[in-house]
Amino acid sequence: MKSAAEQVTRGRPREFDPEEALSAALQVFWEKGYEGASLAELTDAMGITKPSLYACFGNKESLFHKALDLYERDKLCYMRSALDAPTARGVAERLLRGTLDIQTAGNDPRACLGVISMVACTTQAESIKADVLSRQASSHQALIERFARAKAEGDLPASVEPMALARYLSAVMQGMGVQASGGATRAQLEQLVETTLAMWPSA
Amino acid sequence: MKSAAEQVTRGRPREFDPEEALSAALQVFWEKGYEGASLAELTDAMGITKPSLYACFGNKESLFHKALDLYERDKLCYMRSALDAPTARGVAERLLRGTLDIQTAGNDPRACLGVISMVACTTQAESIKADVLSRQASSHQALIERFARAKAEGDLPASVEPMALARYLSAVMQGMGVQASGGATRAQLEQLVETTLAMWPSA
DNA sequence: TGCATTATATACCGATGAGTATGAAATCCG
DNA sequence: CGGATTTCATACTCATCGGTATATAATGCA
Repeated sequence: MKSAAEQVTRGRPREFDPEEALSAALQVFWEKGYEGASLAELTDAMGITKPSLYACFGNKESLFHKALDLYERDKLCYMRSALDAPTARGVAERLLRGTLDIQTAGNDPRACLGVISMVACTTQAESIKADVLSRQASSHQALIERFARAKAEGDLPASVEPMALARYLSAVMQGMGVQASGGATRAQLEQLVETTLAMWPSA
Repeated sequence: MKSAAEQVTRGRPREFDPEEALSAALQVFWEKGYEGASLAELTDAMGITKPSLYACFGNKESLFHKALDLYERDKLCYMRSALDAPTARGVAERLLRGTLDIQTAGNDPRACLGVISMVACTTQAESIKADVLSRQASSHQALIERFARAKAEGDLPASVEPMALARYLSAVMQGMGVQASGGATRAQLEQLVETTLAMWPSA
């Protein structure tokens, strides 16, 4: 039995792997942002022509949404596992270190794709921003609930507001992305992680 | 005696105020970013035509640098005054609240222009990024020195590294900008400021 | 071997990007 | 008034943007 992805096709077979092409597109979007990535750059990196891109992925916006799916699947999986840490501090540490790893994965550090999209998208790209926001809203909610649980378990001081703490931690991670975009070294970002953890509230 | 700005001119007098036009351009750059702001939008907001813009401000890049000058002069003056606060915590508080005020000044919150430029500029705009980076390098250095003094004065724990603390505080402010770009309300950003201050190390 | 179908490659579309050439209008100096 | 000079308004250039029309090549099916 063939997988759904390899179902029998009737016409000329496609000469590229959509997964690979999408991964290449993701790299371009990540490096240049949604509006900063041109179709010429995208098709060049993907190794396909514009008609192939449109036939396979729709249009530029639809391609970006699919790339964002891939990004979450490949890069942001640490998010879910971070919530399994036994303590709130452990959650924060896993999130910070996971963010650090993602941002320093390539040749030169760069912000999370979500941060780039949120800050950089201006004009017509309002739906892009909305997509990013809705995606991060759910994980943000999960983080709030995790901190609420930690508070109930006596793992966080009673004075701490879970929502505020989640927002604060997100801000540090986003700021780390900004600094990565600004050319900060991995060592400097590590220092930022350590400083943040040093200030983490203890029960 | 006429000021240098109103020196006797020999040809047809200019029909707009360069300061006002630059201020209008700054608003556009702030809202759209350097690459996101088109000359059509700029000239429209400035109330002048393209040839007037080029005659008075050079080109788009030079206009941006001048707008950045104005931005620092008008908006970032709180930076210097923040360093005069008696304690390191007071410095942090003034910086955080000053950042908050700037980001929530307009109709809807938005990040600091520097953050936007740093994250969003991709292609040819490398010199824009370099300009922003060099500007913030000096103020960052001043912040480090202020924290070093605070440490020497026993105002900060001996375990704190001034450079790390400065980087951390910058990250929180930058993260605040990202959240502002993402549609956070002023109340939410205030909460972020309070949370950060609550975690500030005490001597 | 045709035929329907699907993907490819090339060339193209209108819109918009930054930047400019050109001629008219408004001032100062003589 | 008559240049000299500077600004203004319109129209333009060329490159690139996202997106597409068209024709050809490669497959499965009959």
